[in-house]
Amino acid sequence: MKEYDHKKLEKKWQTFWDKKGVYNAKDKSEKPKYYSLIEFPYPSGDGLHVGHPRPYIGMDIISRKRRLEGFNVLYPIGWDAFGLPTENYAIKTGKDPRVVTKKNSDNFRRQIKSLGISFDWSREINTTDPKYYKWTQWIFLQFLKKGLAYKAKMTINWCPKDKIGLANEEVINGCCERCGTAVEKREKEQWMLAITKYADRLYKDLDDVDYLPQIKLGQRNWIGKSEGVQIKFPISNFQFPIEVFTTRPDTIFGATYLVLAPEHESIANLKLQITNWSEVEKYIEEAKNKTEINRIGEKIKTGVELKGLKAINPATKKEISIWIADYVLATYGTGAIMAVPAHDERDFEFAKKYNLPIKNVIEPLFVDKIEEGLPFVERNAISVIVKHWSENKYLGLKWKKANWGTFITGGVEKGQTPEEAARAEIEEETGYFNLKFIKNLPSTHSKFYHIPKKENRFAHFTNFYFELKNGEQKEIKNEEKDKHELVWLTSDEVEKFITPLGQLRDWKLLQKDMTYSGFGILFNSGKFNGLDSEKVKKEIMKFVGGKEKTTFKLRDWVFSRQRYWGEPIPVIHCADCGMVPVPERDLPVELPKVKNYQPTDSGESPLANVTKWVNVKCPKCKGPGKRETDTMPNWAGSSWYYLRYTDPKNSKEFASAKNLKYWTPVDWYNGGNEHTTLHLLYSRFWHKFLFDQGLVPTSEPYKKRTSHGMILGEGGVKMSKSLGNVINPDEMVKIYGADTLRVYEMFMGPFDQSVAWSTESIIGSRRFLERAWNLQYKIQKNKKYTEFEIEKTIKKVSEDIEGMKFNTAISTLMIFVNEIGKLEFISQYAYETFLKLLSPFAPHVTEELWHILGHKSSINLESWPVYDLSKIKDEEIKIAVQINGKVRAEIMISAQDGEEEIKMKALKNESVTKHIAGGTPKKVIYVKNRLINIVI
RNA sequence: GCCCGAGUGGCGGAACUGGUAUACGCGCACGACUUAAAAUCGUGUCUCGCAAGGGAUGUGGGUUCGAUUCCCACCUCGGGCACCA
Repeated sequence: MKEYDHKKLEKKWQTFWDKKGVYNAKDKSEKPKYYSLIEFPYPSGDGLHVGHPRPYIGMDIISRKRRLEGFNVLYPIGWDAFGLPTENYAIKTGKDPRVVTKKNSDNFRRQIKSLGISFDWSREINTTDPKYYKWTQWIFLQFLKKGLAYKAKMTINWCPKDKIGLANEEVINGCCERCGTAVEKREKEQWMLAITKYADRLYKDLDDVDYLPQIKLGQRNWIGKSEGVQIKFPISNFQFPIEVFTTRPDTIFGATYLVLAPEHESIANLKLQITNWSEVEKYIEEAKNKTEINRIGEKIKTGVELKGLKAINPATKKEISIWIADYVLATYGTGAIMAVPAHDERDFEFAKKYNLPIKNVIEPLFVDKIEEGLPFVERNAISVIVKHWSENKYLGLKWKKANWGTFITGGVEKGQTPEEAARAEIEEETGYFNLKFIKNLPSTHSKFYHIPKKENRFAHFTNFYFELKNGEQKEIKNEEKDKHELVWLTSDEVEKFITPLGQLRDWKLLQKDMTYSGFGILFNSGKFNGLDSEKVKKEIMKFVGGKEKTTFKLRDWVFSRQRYWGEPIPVIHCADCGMVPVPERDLPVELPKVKNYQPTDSGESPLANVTKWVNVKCPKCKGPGKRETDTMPNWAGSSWYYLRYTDPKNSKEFASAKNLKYWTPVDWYNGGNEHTTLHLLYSRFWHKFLFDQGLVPTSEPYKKRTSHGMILGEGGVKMSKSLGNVINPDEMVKIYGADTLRVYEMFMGPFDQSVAWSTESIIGSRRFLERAWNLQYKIQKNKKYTEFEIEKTIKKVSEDIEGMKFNTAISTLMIFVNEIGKLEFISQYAYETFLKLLSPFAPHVTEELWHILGHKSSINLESWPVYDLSKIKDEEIKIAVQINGKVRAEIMISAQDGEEEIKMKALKNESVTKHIAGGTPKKVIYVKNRLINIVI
């Protein structure tokens, strides 16, 4: 018996595949194409850890299956090599980033190749290769031409440690994403890309792609589409109104003041009218200097009134005050809001602090259980929370005819005020009468089914809070006693006891201040009183002359970095001609070599010091010009790399139209969750832009997108160098082999979830492969022993791979090996089929076994097994017999048996009769081929 | 605070669309082989109980003949967003 020597055979087949180019995609083929893609790695100096290959193996399995299914597969790889770690390393050591990148990517390549992943290495790309970034620069020039790349002076997020401007996406909790330093604000000229021009399409077109739901959701949240209304508020002694953005025009009758962002442009124009200008100016100045983290970190809202000015609420026509406060963002909506403190938590908080009027205009509507079909009886009602005279307890009514718990409640009779009704009800229902009115709680509406009265109610509740002065009590009528029982509830008990949602809310309101921010029934709202606020939103908008407006959270993309290791922005500044794009024939603008990689303190790129490179002739007038010294962000090269793979060596175009037409869009793109909002959105944006220029054939780059979970260190913490828990795949490959590592990484847990690494458990995957290896000695030619098992296996493995349920696919293969291993002999057909199914997971050992069986060509050139459903049908099926939902017996039925026959069989079963003894079966439920449930 | 996702043996995790909970693997225990050990193979392994039987899928309710799966409330963990009007 030959031993399974992974070292020898893995090396052997890797060389074989390489030489024959079995994984190289053909640009022309009879076969249908399939483009599978993973996110190309950043080649760091630390090398690969076991987490890196997880997505590569996953998509490798998909790609290998596709090849066997007859597709011409493109599964490429390259290096996303521009970026800060290499640059920081260069700053520290003085080493040329080109040299470092070369060394790191060589190491990555060696490591990835040792795993036997079926990448088409002939198409390897590198974003830092001038032949590549020539086209990154070229695409930038197209943006520039169309006015979508522009320079703007703006407040940027500045990381003082990295000395770099950050995009909003790179600021986490007001800190630099990379180093965690608090981000400052700086005014700087920056290159911008107008991604907001594409916001609507980036949002809408998500409907047409097959992304995992949470990925779509992530993108949608990030784009932050919000459909609202812009409304003009006239200013009392000024000719121009102030416009606000709101999604809740229905609350406008409750708008009791306006708030502008400190940066709002109208403020300067209103300077003469503002009587407390110095105070206002001071506030604006302070707001400007606050760092992002301070602004977020401050829980307490601050603001200043613009005295001497009043706005007119266009709904109530009343004068309201105007404030500036930094809780309003200048960059969102119109930079101004109408504040509705009664129905917005932030406004509520602000109003309380500055004693501004709070006006309720919406009464919430609570819908409890109702009886379908019955009409609603309208009622005026009261609900009262009554506190004990000495203890911290509250009165509750436990209803006898219904499973209800309520506070004191009842109807308001004609001629009664709600308070009179409340007092009367308390006395009637509880006998207590020494009451002290404390306060009203906001009124509510409720829809509910009144069980004792058997009718649907639509009630308007006026709500009270009373305290008892003492325990004096009158006799309660029997009639009331029959209805409900009186209980004293502690604070903790109240929440469990009270049934109606509206009363629960009263209770919560009593505990703490709350605003109601949902829709409901309008009041205090003129002619709209009594109407459903959601339904009349539009009418109210028209009433105040507002217009519909869609806003987005997404902002334009800050596209320049003041760093060395990135693509130079191909622009020349000329004193006479202004900003001149570098002519396309002069591309690429190559990065010059420098002595010092340190960014300058002025915030300029180190390139600014390379005078020889900076000073050039203006391409237009041939006069003296200066190169732009900003470089592009790391995201640039990765925004279009998947297009380059289709034609990686083309020196005339970024990719030929022919190849793009053949290969794009990407059929399946798998990547990390962390790129849902950045890379994925950016590349969709670039792709749509290129599509609009007629440069790519589709409007979306990726048909399907899935994501994988991280591999964590043992114990479930993040794998990192500083924690010392990094597992190097080299070591695993050496000890167990690439196939074992591959199988284990896929078997560990669900592909889309994070799992903790366990070196202890990897042995199980090795044992499985060894058992599979040993099966070769059980083959008997031309005999069919095991067809039934293999058919089931084909079905399950095929389906599981498509759903990326690799863990259960492997478990199915394990079950097959365990089952078949018990037999004396196995058929060659079954074994070969099994090898094909296993080959995407463990390509080396299966290739070896394939050849041992006498085949001369690669298993990669075979075809994926197809299962025959007719063979799967069992003749005899075991089903469970339950009695009252508990399994009591198992019976064998045959496929032809009718339902009645099966039921009879079950009822006759010995163990069943024993359990039925004494009772009579009321009902027998049969679930086809699964179980029978007998109800007694 | 808001929005997602998840809670199942000692551990990683299975369970299709509401239908026999704990597949598969690790670990552990025992046995076989061995002078011995490792490796391998076999058996067992949620829990209480001698058994009959009972109880378990974060907690508490609900719907159902039947719930890990659906509904409501809550707790814990992970991730995303974070004054977006």
